[in-house]
Amino acid sequence: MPTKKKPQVTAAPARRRELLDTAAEVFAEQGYNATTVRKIADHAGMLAGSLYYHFDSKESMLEEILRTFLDELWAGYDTVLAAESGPRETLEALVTESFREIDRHRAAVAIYQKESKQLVAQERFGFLVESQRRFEKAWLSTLERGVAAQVFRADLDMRLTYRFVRDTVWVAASWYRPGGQHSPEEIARQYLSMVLDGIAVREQPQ
Amino acid sequence: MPTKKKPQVTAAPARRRELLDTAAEVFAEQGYNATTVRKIADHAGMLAGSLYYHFDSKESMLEEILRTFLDELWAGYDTVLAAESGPRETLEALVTESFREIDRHRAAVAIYQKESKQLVAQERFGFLVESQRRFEKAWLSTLERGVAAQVFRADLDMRLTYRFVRDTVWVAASWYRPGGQHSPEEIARQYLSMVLDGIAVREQPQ
Amino acid sequence: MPTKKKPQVTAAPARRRELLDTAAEVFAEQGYNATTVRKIADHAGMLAGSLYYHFDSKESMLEEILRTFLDELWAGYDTVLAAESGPRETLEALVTESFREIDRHRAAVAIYQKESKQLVAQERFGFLVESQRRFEKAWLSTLERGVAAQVFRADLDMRLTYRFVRDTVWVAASWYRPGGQHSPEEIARQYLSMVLDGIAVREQPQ
Amino acid sequence: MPTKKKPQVTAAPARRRELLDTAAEVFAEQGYNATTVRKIADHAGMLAGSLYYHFDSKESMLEEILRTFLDELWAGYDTVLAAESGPRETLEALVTESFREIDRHRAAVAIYQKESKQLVAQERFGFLVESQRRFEKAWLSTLERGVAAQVFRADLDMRLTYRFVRDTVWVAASWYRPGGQHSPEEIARQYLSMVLDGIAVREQPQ
DNA sequence: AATGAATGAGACTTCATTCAT
DNA sequence: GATGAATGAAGTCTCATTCAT
Repeated sequence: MPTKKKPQVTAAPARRRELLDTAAEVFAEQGYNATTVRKIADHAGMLAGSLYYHFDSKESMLEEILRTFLDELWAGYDTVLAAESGPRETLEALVTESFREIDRHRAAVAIYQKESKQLVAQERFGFLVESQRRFEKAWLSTLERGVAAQVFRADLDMRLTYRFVRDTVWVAASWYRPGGQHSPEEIARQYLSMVLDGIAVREQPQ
Repeated sequence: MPTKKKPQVTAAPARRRELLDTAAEVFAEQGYNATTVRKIADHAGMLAGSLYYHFDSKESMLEEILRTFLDELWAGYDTVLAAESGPRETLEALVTESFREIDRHRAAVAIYQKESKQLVAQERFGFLVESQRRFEKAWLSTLERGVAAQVFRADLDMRLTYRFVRDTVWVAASWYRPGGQHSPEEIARQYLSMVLDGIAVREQPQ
Repeated sequence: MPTKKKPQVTAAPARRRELLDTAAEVFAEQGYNATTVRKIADHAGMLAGSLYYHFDSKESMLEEILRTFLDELWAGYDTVLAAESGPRETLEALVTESFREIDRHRAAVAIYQKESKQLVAQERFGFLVESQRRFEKAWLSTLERGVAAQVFRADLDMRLTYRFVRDTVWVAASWYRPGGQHSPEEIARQYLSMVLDGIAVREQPQ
Repeated sequence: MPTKKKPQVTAAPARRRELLDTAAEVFAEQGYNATTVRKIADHAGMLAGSLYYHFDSKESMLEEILRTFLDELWAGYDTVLAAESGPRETLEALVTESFREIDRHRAAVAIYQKESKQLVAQERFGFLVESQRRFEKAWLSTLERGVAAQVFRADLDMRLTYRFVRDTVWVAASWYRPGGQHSPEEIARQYLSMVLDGIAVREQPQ
């Protein structure tokens, strides 16, 4: 007598994942609001109503997409932070990890970038606020450690620098295409080179 | 002769401007799709239908907001480019001008950032494509002149650098609040310092 | 020979009965329209689609519930009427029998009360009209016999009296709970006492 | 700058009332759940979406119908109760007032009868519970006063009597048609005669 | 210039029902 | 006997837009 009401959480994770990937792609391409469930269903080869066998609502699809992404992101970040390397190495590892996540979850990252500002107002998406707090703390403390250790410049406004680095990395999701000519690691290397050393030619010592 | 059906272009340009500013604010805050004409009207203290005395459609409001912004942006950029300064000075002037535009047209910039990707597909917004092309040319050629003149590093992927600089600047519109503690010029100076020289401490030559 | 497509009528009548009882309970509680087959299936510990192995449709469940109830009701009424007792005894027997049916088929009675007005318009539920006709005839003729025999008052509008008695009895299904403190027979006795003698105290003849 | 958002409460009460009357008629005839907003709109000669200019939702229409009815009902009952007549006169006045309300708000009463059991579970319809409590108190205390004053029989279960009287009166809304051959007052008189004195012929004193 | 009322298209969602397994 | 997945019709509601006043 297993009065199961919602197959949403337990059953057939494979189909769910497929559908969520499809939905994420469409959300990223057209924007969440402009995406109709009919479009998602079309891409999945089914009728709009059929999606509701798998999900409670359009919004719950969005939520699951973002949660899944953030869970993976934090698994990666936590590994980096647990290593307790020096500030420069930590920064490099965070940037590299970020580009890897963009590579793996491009759609989710793009959605996050575009929609999170609106979503945080809703209780259901409170987990975004939580994540943002942890995110800021991880980056800001790394930068601060770097200033203290005299590997990062002390003459810059720390919050400005934080936003600079943060945006620089994540905005890449808007143009990045997986399978392009640069691997995530390669892009990370170039970004780091710019962020750390600047784009101006250094006056040669001597 | 003056019996026009559509007073949209002629009558009371001051009121139009007010309404467009209101609309831009709401578009920026809530997203174009999520903004109903009712919300705009609420903010303007009138009923939704009344807006149609002033504008043809919600879309035409969006178009006018973006056109006005781009017109001003290009007036500024063209002045900078016409000066034909050296590449580093040009870069600095472009960045500074950009932050000034963000200061003056924060809402329009935010809308542009968020919506342009979708809009360019529509013929009506073809002017965005045109602007993007000019934009890319202005920045890329400045960077290339800098590499040729050996003031910018030659070991970086030029397109990656372009995107880096472009995003670095414009993404600021998402968090910038006019009247904050930093003036646009001050923000520009710090950004330029990071972009040009990096955030890492330079090893002192001997 | 026994290769039937629709086992609906033959197979496992016990299970059918169980499921119909479950369905009747839910229909009575939530209303026919507001009851989804999913809810019925939940209560029965199965999935919605599985019900269609046992029944053709939600409507056919409703039909069978009502038919079963009316069949039993008429078996009881016919026994009473066949006894050809005096009008007062017949009235008492009909009321008592009615409360017994409410006791046994509370859910079906509640459904009947609430939905029959809508259902009679459908051909499939024509049997309800037929039953109502017989019902009215049985009660009305008993009342008329009582008036003729001078055991019921002659100064009342007969149809009004009919509705009064009818409603008085059947509306009880909306609040009656089997297993309560009063047996059906006890409730019948009190109702009859009120209906026959009124609730006012009689002035004692001298 | 009156940023009015909901014309629902203030403007044009006449049209609202018309539409609510139409809706009540359809709800009463077909049941709330089975009534589509399209049907209401059809009856009102407009499109389904247009109803939403006047009302927030189908449910809010139902709420307003029931509230309006109960407000009027209580205005009448309160007048009766304030008179502080003897129990028999009070009972007669309550019954008469009830039939007058049925005459004036037939549709609302029918809706109330059919739907209230489901509705009370929703917070929005909490006022129904409140009304039921007052209702029961008014009737029950009248009956109890009557028993104490020896004008009503003492040998009956008081709650059973309450339900009997209550249902007897209100169920009439299911068959009552205004403009029929009996006025509300005439129906009340006959009902009272049955309820108070019963339908059986009294044995003549002497 | 603005209001009040309505239109009509389209959105999200529900649900009875089907059917291969 | 039952499940899991899907269909397709219909329902409630939203919203840009129109227009007489």
